[in-house]
Formats: sequence, C-alpha cells, structure tokens
Amino acid sequence: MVKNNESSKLTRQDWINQGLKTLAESGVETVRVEPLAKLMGVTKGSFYWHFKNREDLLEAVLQEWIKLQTHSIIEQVEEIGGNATTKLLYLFELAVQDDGHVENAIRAWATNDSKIADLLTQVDQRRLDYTKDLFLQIGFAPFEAMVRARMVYYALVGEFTIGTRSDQAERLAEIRLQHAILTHQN
Amino acid sequence: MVKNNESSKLTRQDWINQGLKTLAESGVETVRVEPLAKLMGVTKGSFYWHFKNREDLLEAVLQEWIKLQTHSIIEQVEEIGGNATTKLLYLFELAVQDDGHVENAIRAWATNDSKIADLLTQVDQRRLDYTKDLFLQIGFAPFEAMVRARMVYYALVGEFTIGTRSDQAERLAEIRLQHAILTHQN
DNA sequence: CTATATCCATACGGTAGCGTATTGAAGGGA
DNA sequence: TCCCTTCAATACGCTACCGTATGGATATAG
Repeated sequence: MVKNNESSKLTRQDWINQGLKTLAESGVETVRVEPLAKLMGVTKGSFYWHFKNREDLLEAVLQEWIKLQTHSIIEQVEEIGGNATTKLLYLFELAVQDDGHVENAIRAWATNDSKIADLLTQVDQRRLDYTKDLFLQIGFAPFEAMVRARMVYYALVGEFTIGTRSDQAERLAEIRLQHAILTHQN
Repeated sequence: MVKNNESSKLTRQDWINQGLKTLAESGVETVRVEPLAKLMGVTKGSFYWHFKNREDLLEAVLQEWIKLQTHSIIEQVEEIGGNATTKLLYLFELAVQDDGHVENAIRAWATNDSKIADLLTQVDQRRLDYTKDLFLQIGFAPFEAMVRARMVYYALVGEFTIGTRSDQAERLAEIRLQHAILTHQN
C-alpha cells in the first residue's frame, strides 16, 4: 500500500499542481484539459478519471490556493509578537516576498466570473480587517486607520497587478519609507 | 455627404465601442467576432468589412483605451494650471472617476499576452513619471517623490483590481486624506 | 438612369477543445 | 493464480468560433 509518487501514475494532486503552475504562468484561459494533458505527457483519458470536468479542476485549484495563501501570513505575523508597529512592518515585509503571480491570475479570472469574485472579496476583507486593526492599535482613529490600511493593501495588490519587481534592496527601503509615511502621526 | 450615425450602417468606431463595452463587462476572451456581431444585430460579414481580423479589432480597442485614459487625463490636468499640489489633487479626483473595468480587463488580458503586457508597462511608466514629477515640483527628493507616486498609483490600480467601490462622498474624503498624507512634509 | 463604392448576408471549410464510451494495461489482494 | 481496481489510450460526436468567398442591397456621384 505504498503511495508511488514521482513515478508513472498521476494523482489528482498532480493535476492540481500543474493547474496552479499553468494558472500562474498564463492565466485561467490556458488551463484547459487537452493542453494540460499534453504538458503532463498523458492523454485526457487520465484527466477525466480524476476530474468530473474542467470546472472541477478549476474549483480544486482555487481551493488549493485559498488553503495555502489565505491565513498563513497573518499567522506568521501573530507568532512573532511585539507591538502593532513592529507587526505592521513585518507584515509589509512578508507580503512583499510573494511574487503574486497566482494571485494575479486569480484576480484576472475573477474579472469575468462572479463566483470567483465573491471568494476573492472574502479574502480581501480578511486581509484588510487585519491590517486596519493594527493601525487602530497604533492609535489611529477608525477612518484614518481604514484609509491607511487600504492604501497599503491596495498598493500591494497594485504592485502585483502591475508586476514591477525592483531589486530586493530598493524594495526594502521603499517598504520602510511607506511604513514611516503611514505610521506617522501629527 | 451627411454621415448617418445612429441609423443602419455601422462604422469601425461602432465596433470599437462595442468591443470596449464587452471588454469591460466580461473580458477579452468574450470579445469574439460572431458573438459581437450578434450583439450588434448584424452578421460577421459586416465585421470583416471593417477589420482585417479579430486581432485588428483588439488592437484598435486597446489604442482607444490608451487615448482616453492616459493621454486625455494628463492633458486635462495640465489645462487647469495652478501649482503642483493642486494639480495632484485634481489628478487624483479625475483618476478615481473611472470605474476601472476596462483597465482591469486589459491587465487581465496582459497576463497571458506579452505584447499587451509591454504596452501596459509603457502606460504605467507614463502615468508614474507624470505623478512623480508633480511630487518633485512640490519639493520632495527624488526617492521620496518616487515612493509617493508609486504608493498612490499602485493604490489606484489596486482598488481597480479589487473592485471595491464605496459611495462617491466617502470616496472623495478618502482621496483628500490620501492627498494630505502624501503631500505632508516634515 | 447607370455605375460604382460601401456595407452586409450567406454559405463554406477548417480548427481547437469539450465530454463520452470503450478498450487496454498493470499491480495488489484473495 | 485470477480478479478487481486504478489509471490511461483511442476514437468519436459535438459545439463555438475563425477566416474566406461570393453575391446582394443601398446610396450617391456623374
């Protein structure tokens, strides 16, 4: 009863992984049954063994991403402890480490699929709420905290969307300046 | 020699407009010749009169968007005159009036089309340069100006991407606060 | 009135991908 | 050993869309 990965037979998970990879590289529209099968060196006969249809795969891929990418960062930030200002900086630094390719593709996907859009809204809400809460703890009034949280989160998503990746050193300096600007109190 | 719009015959521009509309509503993948023709109450015989092929239309749609949403806005801001701080606020207000649906769809499109991605990079650069220049005029040092320009521009793109639209009043208050935060000098 | 340019309909062949049905192969358990 | 489960190959019909070819309609210029 040994699970033989890495050899001949494919698992459902293998298809999901390939789905994620293709999704990140070239968008949902290219996550299609026959091209994927060709990529994996099999025919679609295999695919339809593991999945009901194409939508079944897409659903599985999405759930996989949510599982991996939703609560992980928040947990890491909470684990280090410290005050809210420190947590905020750590949050910025962590968030900026992802290249955002999968997230990008999923947001693009949500553009013409309202079910995906709804799911994304929940993810965004969770992240925004957490960020805003940190600003509140620092001492900003609710509206001030919200606007600041939005600015930094939207800016992150914007950077993912635009896809500019400057070198890591400059990136870090930039993040620190953002942090300074946003946590500055008059 | 009267140009009869609004009646029977279609123009190339009519197709471009429908292309933009469909693009905003449901993405590039749905901007297809035959469905569009059905939407416009004609057959594709008409389409291939005005366009070489589907790509020809997509190219035209893209150029139309660049013309409307980049060149035009910058021109409007320059026309009002005033100092850089004033221009910046006006720029924010103008930018925030678009719902970002077309821009969104185009960015999604760029995800799996490098030619589109290249064009978008140019558009982003143009907008960023202009914004940064205003911050420079206000008196910020180059790095400070760049970070501020990125923050506000990325935040705008991020908001488009996420798609949250609060009511216009709150939206305006938020923009003003952003403006205050970013133009504040220690 | 006739001719020409402009715009559109119709009909056609071609391709990519979906999903199904059926058969084949290979390995583990009784 | 034999069977049964698991995974994959093959072949098929179906649909949506692309682009082309050709001919028809309508308006306008001469």
